[in-house]
Amino acid sequence: MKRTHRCADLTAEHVGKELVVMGWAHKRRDLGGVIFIDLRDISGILQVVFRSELDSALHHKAEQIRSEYVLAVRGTLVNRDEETINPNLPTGKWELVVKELRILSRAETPPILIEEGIDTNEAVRLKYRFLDLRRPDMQRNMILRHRVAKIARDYYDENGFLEIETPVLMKSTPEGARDYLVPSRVHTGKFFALPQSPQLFKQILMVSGFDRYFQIAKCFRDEDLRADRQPEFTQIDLEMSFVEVSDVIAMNEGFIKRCFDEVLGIQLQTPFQQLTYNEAMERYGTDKPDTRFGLELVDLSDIVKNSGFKVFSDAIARGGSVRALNAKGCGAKFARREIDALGEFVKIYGAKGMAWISVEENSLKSVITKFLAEEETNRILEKVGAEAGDLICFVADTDDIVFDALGHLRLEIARKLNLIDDNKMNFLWVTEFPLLEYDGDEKRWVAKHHPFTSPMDEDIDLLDTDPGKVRAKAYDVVLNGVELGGGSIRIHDQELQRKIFSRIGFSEEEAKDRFGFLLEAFKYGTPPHGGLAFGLDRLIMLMAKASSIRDVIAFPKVQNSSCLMTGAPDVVDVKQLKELHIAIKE
RNA sequence: GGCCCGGUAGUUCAGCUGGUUAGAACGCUAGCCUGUCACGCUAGAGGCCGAGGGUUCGAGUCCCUUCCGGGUCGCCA
Repeated sequence: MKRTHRCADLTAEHVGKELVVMGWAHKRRDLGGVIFIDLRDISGILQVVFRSELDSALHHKAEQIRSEYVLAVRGTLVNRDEETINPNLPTGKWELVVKELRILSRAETPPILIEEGIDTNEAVRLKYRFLDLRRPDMQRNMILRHRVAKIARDYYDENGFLEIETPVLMKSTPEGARDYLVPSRVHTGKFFALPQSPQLFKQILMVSGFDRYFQIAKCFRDEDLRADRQPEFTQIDLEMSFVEVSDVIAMNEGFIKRCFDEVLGIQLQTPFQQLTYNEAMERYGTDKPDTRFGLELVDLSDIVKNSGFKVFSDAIARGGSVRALNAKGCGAKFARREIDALGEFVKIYGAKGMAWISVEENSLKSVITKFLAEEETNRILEKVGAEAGDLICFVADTDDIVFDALGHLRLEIARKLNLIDDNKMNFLWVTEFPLLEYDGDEKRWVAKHHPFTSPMDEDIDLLDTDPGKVRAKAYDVVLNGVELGGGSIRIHDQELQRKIFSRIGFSEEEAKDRFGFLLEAFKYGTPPHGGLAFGLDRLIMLMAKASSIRDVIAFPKVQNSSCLMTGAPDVVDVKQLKELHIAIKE
């Protein structure tokens, strides 16, 4: 028997025809003289029927069928009687009256239900991933992922990009995430690193004259996992020559727009909103703001800098700030216990606590108002737009902590109040990131993005006088509070590159040792260039409305970076270790 | 590395202040059933209560340790 159709790839025109379909026995309904099997393949489900009155031998054979048996059936597609049509099934108007059945494979009872939206523990699903991936929602996610990858290839190809592969075995580079290392058999004591991204190679490709490069690239970072972070993940990586920030942004908005249009039927408005880094921090306390709701931060430092309330004035005297957000209606809504829980919540982010004022009809409930001058209180209430029923939440500390604490508190309150509209798709670009940030542990400036990121022309002079103020030609694209991708215009001037290296404490020798090949390449005529990389997994996660990146990766790893299906990583043969000149220290 | 949540039939869960033989639903098995599609009815099988130690006359329940899964802080140029 040869398959002629997929189970659900049928139309009214197939009625009356003889066809052969193959798939898994999804559900069996044995009524005695008649047996219905829902046959499932990647396309969907088709009901097939065995009736003893038509062929008792065949009916008898069908009695053996159990869940997840793989079947081949030949039969005639017929219209169902009006009253037996199943409106819940795309193929519900028809059924296949079987003439021939082959059991291609028997199956043990599966440990998980092969159904949409099961609530089975994820560990069980991952151990039996081959069964989990049979479920329609997982198959939809994989199909969605394929379609986005296909659009990426089409879109960038149409815009003159070339897909070029870069090595997976490469040189370890300092800074950034921890590398995955691969020992060299040939070179005793030496190691390859798996790429954290193809960054250096794509810049070299620009030097080589490949104008526009793109790649769907596997990247590796040996860091702890999160719901949206895996040790190996996929980037849509690209680089362009002879461009400025606005060119890169426009090109990639085009890609996103096309994905949402073709895959989800959602028309996005372009250009996307743009926020500078500073504005994003001031208003939302984060460089990846979720703008689906308001609840913006308010800076109260000016009002309370000379306040008698030392918690506030001291924070400002030490160079920090006092900021607040107005949780509309929460004063009336939240019990004291819930407010205290918010105070505990901000401590996660390093805040020492959360001051608050609950605004009542004709009074204020708070433990801090007695330390504030009446005029200060009034100006605060006015600035945050307080009305009866509101809860004003304050954090006073260094800017870093205030932003972090209030930025997360803003999300927490939005979740509690159900302020987030799941149907919104709020894209935005965050631009003008700081070029450098100070590393307190290492006591030096480090690159925030990477050391090849170009500073903004007008800020170059600040490199010597006020490095923290230098803005970069860097940009992130953010969707609903998730960083989807980012990139920058790179430095193509050798002098400037040298200056940046020295600014971040790289000696000439170190720079040469680590990035010598790139610096060498830059000597021979380097086009201005810049690029961007999207996190493909995160993009798919949001498009699929999945809650974890694991739901859009066929074979993901769990929190301790292992694979529950294969058992990787695992010990290896002593012989293998010996060849690699590696001894395991107990 | 820190903090929080969870681990009881194949699956999802219940199991009170410690007290007889650890339950339910779904799934599974068998029998019956000719229009079901959450098929129905009847019967049945199925448990190292994650593991180890402790307290107790007695532990699924309390304590300690440990393993596993999830979330998160640190980390993630």
